[in-house]
Amino acid sequence: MQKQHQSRAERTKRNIIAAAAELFAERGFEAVTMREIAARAGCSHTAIYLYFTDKETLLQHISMPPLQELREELAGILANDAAPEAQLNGICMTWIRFCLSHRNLYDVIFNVGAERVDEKDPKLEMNRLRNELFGMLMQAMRGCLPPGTGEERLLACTRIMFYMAYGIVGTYRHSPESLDELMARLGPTFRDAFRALLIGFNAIIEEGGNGG
Amino acid sequence: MQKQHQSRAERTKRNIIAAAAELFAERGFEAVTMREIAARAGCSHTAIYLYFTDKETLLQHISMPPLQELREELAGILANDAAPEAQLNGICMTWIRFCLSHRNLYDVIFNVGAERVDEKDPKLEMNRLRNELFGMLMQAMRGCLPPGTGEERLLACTRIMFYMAYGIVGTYRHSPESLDELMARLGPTFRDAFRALLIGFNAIIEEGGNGG
Amino acid sequence: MQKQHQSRAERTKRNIIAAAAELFAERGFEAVTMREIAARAGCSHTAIYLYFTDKETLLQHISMPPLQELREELAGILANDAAPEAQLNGICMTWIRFCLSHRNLYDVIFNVGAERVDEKDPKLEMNRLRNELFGMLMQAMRGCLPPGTGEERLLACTRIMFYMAYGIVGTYRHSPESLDELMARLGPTFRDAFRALLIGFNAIIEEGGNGG
Amino acid sequence: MQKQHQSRAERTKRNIIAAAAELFAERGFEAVTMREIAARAGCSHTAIYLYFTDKETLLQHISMPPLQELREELAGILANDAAPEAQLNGICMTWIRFCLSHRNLYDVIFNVGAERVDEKDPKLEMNRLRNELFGMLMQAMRGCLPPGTGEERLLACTRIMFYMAYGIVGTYRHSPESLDELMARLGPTFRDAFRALLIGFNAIIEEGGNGG
DNA sequence: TATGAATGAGAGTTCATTCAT
DNA sequence: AATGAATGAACTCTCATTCAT
Repeated sequence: MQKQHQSRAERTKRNIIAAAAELFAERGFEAVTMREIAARAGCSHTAIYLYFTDKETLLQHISMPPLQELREELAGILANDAAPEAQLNGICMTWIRFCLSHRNLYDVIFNVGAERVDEKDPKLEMNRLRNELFGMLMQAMRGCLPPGTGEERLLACTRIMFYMAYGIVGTYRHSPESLDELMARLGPTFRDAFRALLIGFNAIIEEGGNGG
Repeated sequence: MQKQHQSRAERTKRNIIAAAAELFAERGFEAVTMREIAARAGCSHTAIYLYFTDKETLLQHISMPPLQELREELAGILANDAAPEAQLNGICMTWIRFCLSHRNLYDVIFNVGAERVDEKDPKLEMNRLRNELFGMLMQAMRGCLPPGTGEERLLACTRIMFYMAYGIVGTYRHSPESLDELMARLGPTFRDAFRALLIGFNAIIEEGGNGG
Repeated sequence: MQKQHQSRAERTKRNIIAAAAELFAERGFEAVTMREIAARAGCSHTAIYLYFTDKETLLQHISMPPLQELREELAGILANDAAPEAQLNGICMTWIRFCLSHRNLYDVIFNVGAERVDEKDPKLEMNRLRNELFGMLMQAMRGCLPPGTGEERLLACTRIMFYMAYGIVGTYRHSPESLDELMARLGPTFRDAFRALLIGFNAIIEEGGNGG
Repeated sequence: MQKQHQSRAERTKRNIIAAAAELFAERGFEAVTMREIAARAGCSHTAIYLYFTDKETLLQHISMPPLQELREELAGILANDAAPEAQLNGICMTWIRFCLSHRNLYDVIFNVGAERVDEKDPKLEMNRLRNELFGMLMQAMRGCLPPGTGEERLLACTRIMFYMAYGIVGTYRHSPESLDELMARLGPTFRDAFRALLIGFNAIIEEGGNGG
C-alpha cells in the first residue's frame, strides 16, 4: 500500500517533469504556466507544488541532471592521459554533442537566469554548475597554450572557445537534422573550427610575447 | 488642416514606433507594457491601438527597419576599398554590435521558436536574411584566404566565422551590461577571436594543400 | 487491544489540541495551517479531521479550558487571606498575564465580531464569563475602598479598573514581544497603573464624602 | 466631457472607499477580498487598482481622514489657554468620543499594522499619525505632573492614560448604545477614571521623589 | 486508525485590450 | 484623433479539505 502510494507519487512527479520539460522546450520558461504543465501532466496545478517549491525550482530539477551528466563526461575526458589538444577537442565536441542532443532544453538550461558564463557569484546551483563547466574548458585550454601564458590571456582564449561552441549549438539548435546527421555532415567543420582557433591563439600569443 | 492632422498622426505613430523600439531593445518584448510605450511616446496607451491592432503587430512594424539598416551597413563595408581583413573584421564587428544593441529585439526576431509555427512568413523571411548576411560574410572571407582556396573550404570557413559571431552574440544577449560596457570590456577579445580564426584558417589550408 | 487503540487515539487527540492551542496562541487562528498543527502534534494533517470536523471546531474545543482555568485562578486569589490591595493587584495582573499569554486565542474568543452573528451562543457564553470575572473584580475592589462606599461608586470604580485591564491587553495584543518580554519591560508600568487608580479612587471618594 | 470622465471616476473611487470601509468594518481587513470590495462598489476588482496601489493603500486612504480630523481636534485643545487638567481631560474625552463615533472602523484604524503605540519608526504614514496622537497626549500629560518629573515617568504615565482610553473604547466598541447614550450614562465614570489616574500619578511621583 | 496524494476555491496582482466620450 | 475609465483573463501561489488505500 505504501508502495502504491510511492509509485503513484513518483509517476506524478515524473509526469510533471516530463510535461514541464516539453513545454519549456516548446515555448520557453516564462511563457509556460503552471496550469498548462499540470494539464499536460494530468494533475491539478496544485499538485505541482507538492513536489516543487515553485516554478523556478521545477526548472532547476529539470536542468540539473543533464548538466551533471555533462560535467561527468567532461571530467572523464580531463582525467585521461590523452594529449592536451586531444583533450580540448574532446571537451569541445562532447559539449556540442551534449547541447545538440538536448536541443529542446538548451535554451532553458543555458539562458534562463544566466547572466555571464564567467560570473563568480553562484546564486543558483545551476550557475555554479555552468561555471564549473567553464572551468573545465579553461583547464583543458591551459594545456594547449604556450607555457607561461598569463591568466588573463587564458581566460580570453577560453571565452572565445566557449563562444565557438555556443555559436555552433545555437546555429543548429532548431535544425530538423538529427544529432548524427548533423555530426556526419558538419563534424569535420566543427573540428576545424576548434583547431583553427588553437592555431590562431598560439600564433597571437607568440607574436605578442605571450603577455597577460 | 487635413495636412496638419495627418502630420500629427504620423508624428504620433513615429513616436510610438520609436518608443517601442527603444523599450523592446532595452528590456525585451514581454517585459514592456503598452502603458510604458505610450508614456515614452507621449500619448495615451489607447492611442497605440489606433495605429497598431495589437502589441505583436507593433513589434513586426519595428523589426524590419533595423534589419535593413544592418544589411546596408554591411553592404557599405563590402563596397569600400579597405584591405580584405579589415573588411571581414568590419563585417563581424558590425554584426555583433548590431545584434547586441538590438539585444532583446534580436531575441524575438532571430530566434525562430515554436510559438511562431502558425505564422505566415517570419521563419522564411529571417532565413532569407540570414542567408543574405551569410553571403556577405562569405564574400569578405574569400579575400582573406589564400588564392585558389576551394569553394567547399571557403564555405566551411565562413560557417565557422558565422558560428563565432553567433556565439558571441548569444553569450551576451542577456547580459545586463550595455553595448558600450560590453565592447569596452570584451571588444579586444572579440577582435582576437576573429583574428585567431583567420590565422588558423590560413595555417590549416596551407598545411592541407589548400584543397577543396 | 481495544483499549490500546482507544488510548492511542486519545493521546493523538490531546496532542492535536495541545499543538493547536500553542500555535493559535503564538500566531493567531488564521495564520496557523492545519499542516503546522499536525506537524507539532506528530500526526498527519488528515488525522486532525478524524477528531474535528474542521478548523473552526478545533478552535472551539480549545477555547473553553483556558477560560475555566483563569476563573479558577482568580477564585483562588479571592479565597486566600492576603491584604485586599494584594488580592486586587493579583486579580488584575493575573488577568493581564492570561490574556497576553493567550493573545491570539483571546482575539477569537473575546472579540465578538460580526462574523459570529450566526453562531449559537458564543456571545452569551462570553458575556457570562465577562460578567463573572467582573464580579470577582468587584469583590476584590470592595475591600480596597473606604468602608461605607456606596454600591454605585463601587460599580464605577470596578468598571474603571476593568477598562484599565482591558486597555492594557488590547494595546499589546498584537505586539511581537513575548509575554515575558512584555512583563519585563512594562510590568512595573502596569502595576503603577492599578496603584494609581486605587489611590485616585480613595482620594475622590474621600473628597466627595464617599457618597453613592 | 472631461467633466463626465472626472465625475465618473470620482464616483467610482467614492464607491470603492465606501464599500471597503463597510466591509473592513464588518469583517476585518484581512477577511475582505478585493473582489468583494469591487462587487459592493459596483465595479470590477481591477478598477480598484486604478485608484489605489494595493489593498494596504486602500486601507490607509480610508483611515487617514478620520485620524487627521482627530488630530486637529486635539491640536485645537492643546492650543487653547485652559488649565492643564482641563486640557488633558478634553484630550481624553475627545479621543473617546472620536473612537466611539467611528466604532466600526476602530479596529482597522487602530489595530491593523500597529505594533506599539510608542514605536518610533514611522513605516506607514498611519503609524506616524498614531504616534503624533500619542505625542499630544504626552504633551497634555506633562502639564499635569509635578514640575521636574522625569521623561521616563512621563512616558509611563502617558502610556497608562492611553491604556485607559483604549480600554474604555474597547469595552463599548460593540455596544448597541449610541455615542450620546453611552456618554450620558458613563461620561462621569470616564471623567472619574482620568481624574483618579491623575491624582494617583501625582501621589506616586511625590512619594517616589519624582525620579525618572 | 491513519496517511500520502490530490484537489478546488480563492488570494492579490498585472496587463492587453475595449468602451464611451 | 485621442483619451480616461473600465474590464476580463491570466498569472503564481496557498490552504482547508477529501480521496484512496
